[in-house]
Amino acid sequence: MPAGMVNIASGNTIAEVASLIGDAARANMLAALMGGQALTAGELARHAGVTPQTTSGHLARMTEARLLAVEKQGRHRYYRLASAEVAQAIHALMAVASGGPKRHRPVGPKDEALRLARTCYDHMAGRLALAVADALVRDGHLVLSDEAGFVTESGRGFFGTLGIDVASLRARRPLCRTCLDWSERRPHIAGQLGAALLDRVLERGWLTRAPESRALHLTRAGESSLVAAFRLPPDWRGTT
Amino acid sequence: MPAGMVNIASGNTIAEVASLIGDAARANMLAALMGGQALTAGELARHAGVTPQTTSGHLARMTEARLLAVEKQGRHRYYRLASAEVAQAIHALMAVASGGPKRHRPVGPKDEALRLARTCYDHMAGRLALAVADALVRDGHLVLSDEAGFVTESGRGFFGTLGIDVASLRARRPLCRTCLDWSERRPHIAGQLGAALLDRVLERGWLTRAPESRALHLTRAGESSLVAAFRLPPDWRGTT
DNA sequence: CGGATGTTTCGGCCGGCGCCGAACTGTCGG
DNA sequence: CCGACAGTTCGGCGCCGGCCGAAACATCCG
Repeated sequence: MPAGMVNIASGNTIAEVASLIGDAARANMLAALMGGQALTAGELARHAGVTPQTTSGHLARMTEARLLAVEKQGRHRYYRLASAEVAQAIHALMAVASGGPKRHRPVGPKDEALRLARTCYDHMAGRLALAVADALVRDGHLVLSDEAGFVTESGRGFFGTLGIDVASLRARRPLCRTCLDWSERRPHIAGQLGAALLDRVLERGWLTRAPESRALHLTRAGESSLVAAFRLPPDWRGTT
Repeated sequence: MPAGMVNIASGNTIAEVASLIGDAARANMLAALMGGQALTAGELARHAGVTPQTTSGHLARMTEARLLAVEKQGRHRYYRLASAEVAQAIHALMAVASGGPKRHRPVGPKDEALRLARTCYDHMAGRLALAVADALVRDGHLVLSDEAGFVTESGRGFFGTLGIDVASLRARRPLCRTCLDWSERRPHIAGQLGAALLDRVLERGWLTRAPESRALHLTRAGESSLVAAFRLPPDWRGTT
């Protein structure tokens, strides 16, 4: 696009979008942003392993193509994924990249925390998220298929007690998608409902975000609260 | 990857995959293959607008990266998308590329046939597919959300009469995803069930594939059969 | 077997883009 | 104000990779 022109129609082609994601440095930044938090340019530079100048160029291009959104805050610039569509595209690419019926290669124990509980864009993932999903299904609050979930009548009431008004969520995004993540090959709760759940749980301090990572830290009091609220089985950590 | 090495672990990175899709010529080939039919190298060359030599190189790379699968047949080589994951990734990229809450720009009337009925990877799309989905929901055979669908008890029986055994489909892929396509912004039936439906309908000659295009041609007898089988309303063509 | 057609391999050209060093802009602190 | 820090812009280097022409290989057909 010639200098000075503005991408008025937001008319990207599929190749332009994919080509933006198709660079190691940019892909690393996007993967880091899949944690759901907005990150500064500097943090993204470290994630990508390139200098700040280079990063700045990448971020500008991705922002112009509407892959990222930026918010100025003092001398920092916070970048985040521009939309759930972008997150989903990256997710789909991850699924292709890891190679279909991937053999579960043993990952180092250092991401044990990640396997236990982490964010995935705007919702929870990891064993905790699976345990929550399982318990909700067991108690008849949710029906899950491979790609989505339905909230039942009883679920409507249950989520209401958590302060989540299911009816008001149906607005723009899918209510309850499921999301197959890399560590466990089973679906967990994403979509609007997944985002709302993460919100509530963070709000109540049951989980806290780890700095500079997608990991979620389970507080001591949080664990018992979660077990009680969702009626998790005592052995939920081993529910692989 | 150095020459002579084999990609044993199928360990692609997200950037490698995206970078393969992120070339105009290759993206055009992939888009053509989203129609679900296997195409020859020559046909793909024409779709991409490059010479056969260039095409050959592209196809080799995409095949090695497991984006495509190839089948020799005489002096032709038929290429198809290697998996539903690949189709979904391309689909997700299309959603990002067309720019979120895209304004419905009026497309030329020449793809009126496409808007009426076409294939989308392995299932039907277009107004006909919407009418079918609507009718199935109306009759209580299916419950649709934004991302997936559930077959009801009555639906199990209904699909049985079409020769589709719902229970046997649940094998590997999602039973019934929904798929938001570009022409109408509403979900239609994809996944295993969508593929099975397209199969049956082609098998019975209600629709026929147009050569070299994703369009599906509605035969005269096929229309009345479809209307009868799915109890489509008389004005289904205008169900935008 | 020889010619036509589909596809691949090889070699070389060339443009685009990712990278960094250096220098500039903007913001916060004292 | 003036340094420190975050981020961007500019310029130039280097290389990867897409493109095609020429030629080889493969397959079908008469």
